[in-house]
Amino acid sequence: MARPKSEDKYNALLAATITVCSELGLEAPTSKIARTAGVAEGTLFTYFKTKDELLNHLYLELKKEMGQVMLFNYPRTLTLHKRMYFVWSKYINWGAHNPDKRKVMGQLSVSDRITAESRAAGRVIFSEAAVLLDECLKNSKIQNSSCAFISAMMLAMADTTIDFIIREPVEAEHYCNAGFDAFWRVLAND
Amino acid sequence: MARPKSEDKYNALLAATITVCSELGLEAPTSKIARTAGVAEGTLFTYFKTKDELLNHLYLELKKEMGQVMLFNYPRTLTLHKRMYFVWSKYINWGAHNPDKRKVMGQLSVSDRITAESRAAGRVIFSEAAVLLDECLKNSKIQNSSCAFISAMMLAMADTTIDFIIREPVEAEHYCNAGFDAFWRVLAND
Amino acid sequence: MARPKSEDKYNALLAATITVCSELGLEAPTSKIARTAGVAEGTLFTYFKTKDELLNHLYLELKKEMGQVMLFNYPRTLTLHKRMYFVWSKYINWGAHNPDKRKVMGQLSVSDRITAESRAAGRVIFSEAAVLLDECLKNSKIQNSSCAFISAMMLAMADTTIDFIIREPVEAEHYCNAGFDAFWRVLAND
Amino acid sequence: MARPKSEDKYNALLAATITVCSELGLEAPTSKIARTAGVAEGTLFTYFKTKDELLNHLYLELKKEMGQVMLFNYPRTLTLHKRMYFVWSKYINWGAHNPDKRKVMGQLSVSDRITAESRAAGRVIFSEAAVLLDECLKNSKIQNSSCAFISAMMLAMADTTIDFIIREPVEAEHYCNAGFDAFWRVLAND
DNA sequence: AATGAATGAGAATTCATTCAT
DNA sequence: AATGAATGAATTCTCATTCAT
Repeated sequence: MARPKSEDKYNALLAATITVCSELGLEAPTSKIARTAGVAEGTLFTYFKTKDELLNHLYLELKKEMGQVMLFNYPRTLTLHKRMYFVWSKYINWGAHNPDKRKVMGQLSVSDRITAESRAAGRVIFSEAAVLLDECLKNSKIQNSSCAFISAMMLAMADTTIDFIIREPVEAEHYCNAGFDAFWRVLAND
Repeated sequence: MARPKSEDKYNALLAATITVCSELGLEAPTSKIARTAGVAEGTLFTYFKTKDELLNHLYLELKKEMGQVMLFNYPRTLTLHKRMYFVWSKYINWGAHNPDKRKVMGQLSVSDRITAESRAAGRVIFSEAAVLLDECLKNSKIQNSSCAFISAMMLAMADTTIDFIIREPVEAEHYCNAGFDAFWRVLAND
Repeated sequence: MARPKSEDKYNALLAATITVCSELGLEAPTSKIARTAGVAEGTLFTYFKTKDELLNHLYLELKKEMGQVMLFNYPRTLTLHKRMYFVWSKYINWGAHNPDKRKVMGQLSVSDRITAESRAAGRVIFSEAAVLLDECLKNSKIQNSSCAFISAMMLAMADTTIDFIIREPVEAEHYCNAGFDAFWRVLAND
Repeated sequence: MARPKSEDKYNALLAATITVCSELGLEAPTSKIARTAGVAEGTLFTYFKTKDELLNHLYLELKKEMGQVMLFNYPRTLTLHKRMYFVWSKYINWGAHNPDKRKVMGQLSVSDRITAESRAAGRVIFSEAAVLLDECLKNSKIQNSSCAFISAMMLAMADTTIDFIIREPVEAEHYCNAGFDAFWRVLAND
């Protein structure tokens, strides 16, 4: 191989996309992304055939990162409540500390540029977490709604929580707990 | 000259924006919007100075419509639970039956083209509903969290509910109720 | 109509394409063509959707021009020999006096950018001349080969003749006659 | 370093250029040519300094091949008519059986990328054949036109003939003979 | 006011060529 | 010598906006 494709550049391009798109939206020019990544305009296209491919890769990378954050060091042996809180707080923290990634993720999620395949793959990445939640719920008395619905609710509530934390960072802990309590009440019907 | 001459054309342009942008995203060309509205390319710019102005107006119109839907015929005298369910179901129904508007609204909400002023104005429009919610909550034992936080949770949960209804329309009623029950549990602490 | 599309600009663009492409080949940039035509870069694309469309239109315009030149004032009543010479000399003269058009036509003829439709249409334009030739031949003793073959031979011989005239303009008349004599011998078997 | 190291690669590159350019025209990317030749993108440029050099070399190689085909086994002792027919049929056959080479040659011939030097060299290559023709003509009563003119006519007529053969391969022999008869009539004035 | 042609500043790519490996 | 990643100028085409009619 002449010069192997550099992992560094690949990552720099994804990072630059986050930086630039969080400021300018997904329509940010590829030229600016390349410049931010410190590579030539054309180089972007040796790593990603098209801008859409770049965006779809970024979508999956972010999904993966989020999945890993939520599952890393997951305390399998604790109570349902504690395990749930673990996942919740990891997600909240990631979102609160990575506002750029979160913003871009929000735009990618509603964009037409993300293909059905990418969305499916993204769901697969999260299915681990979903399975986890599934098990939690199966082993509990909770069974009022579909699992997917509960998962989606959890994400929506967590996102709302993050929004408030970003707006009022000093209240981070308060919102994190209040949000989780609310979610727990959603689960815990009797 | 917010609305020169023809109210019809103003509305046709907003409607066309919804149609076109729900399909092509916010980057849909103004020429296509104008054509869909049945006016000339240049005419769009006598109604809206720029494309961003068009988008911001649309944002506010949609916010207003949603607010009106939720508050129209609001049953002031019923129980808190019933009043809440009223608002909830109105919102759910609007979203489920106006997927285009909802899709565009989702993109506008995360877009950089919507100014801080528009967002503030949007909140004002909803503040009516918020006030309502506020009163509800004040007069109840519920006081664990800020009112804005609860409102936001409600919207997030409602949006999630609508997503599921759009995917499985036959289960509309089930999801509408299950979602509301979940939200009610969020409110009803102790 | 706001501003009608200008015939002048349309023609200026075709003329500019001839000028620029005769110098730079068909890959000449549209920006240079537009500049030469005295219009903005974008304007080219209001007259021709794509560069290929421009090229195909040019192809047909040139075919048409050539056809008209060859048939204008055609002397129906003269002898076969004289009518043939008329057509021949018109074609020769057009080519010798329009080297740019001829050069571009040569490139268009072998280019993949000219569609099958354009080629067919081009043939239709010439079919008038072909019909003419056809009649000539039918009414004569000549019948050794297909008419299309004879026509093609005539064009090829004429093109060769033009090449020599362009290289040695003072010998124009000589080559024109020598070429025609040669062609006449092709026709007049036995 | 016209041909560094591997004659194979040099030839593979020329062959690939024929294949690729017959399909995509002379603007075919060098990367595709290299890939088709089975070498790396950069390697092309160790064999040819620039793309234009590659194209000019190809032009000359094809000219040479055509010249060789026409002169190989040339029957010096036969009659003028038979020798002429020999050359004619060789050329016709080469063209009819090498449509890709012929197509590319057609594009090279009208391209600005072929330098005056290459064209001159091409003529030199053919001058052998021309000399031959010259001798033929000198020794005959034929002298009405310049020899170059006759040669050019012959080529033009042969090319036209090949066109028809490619379109109607079953009529190959018919066209080959009809074309030659026509050419012979061009020569044989009395 | 309405029209739609005209504008020209970008936009995403492409590609011949260079150069590190 | 061979490789293929890196480069950045150049290209076609788009599109918000202006402006003559």
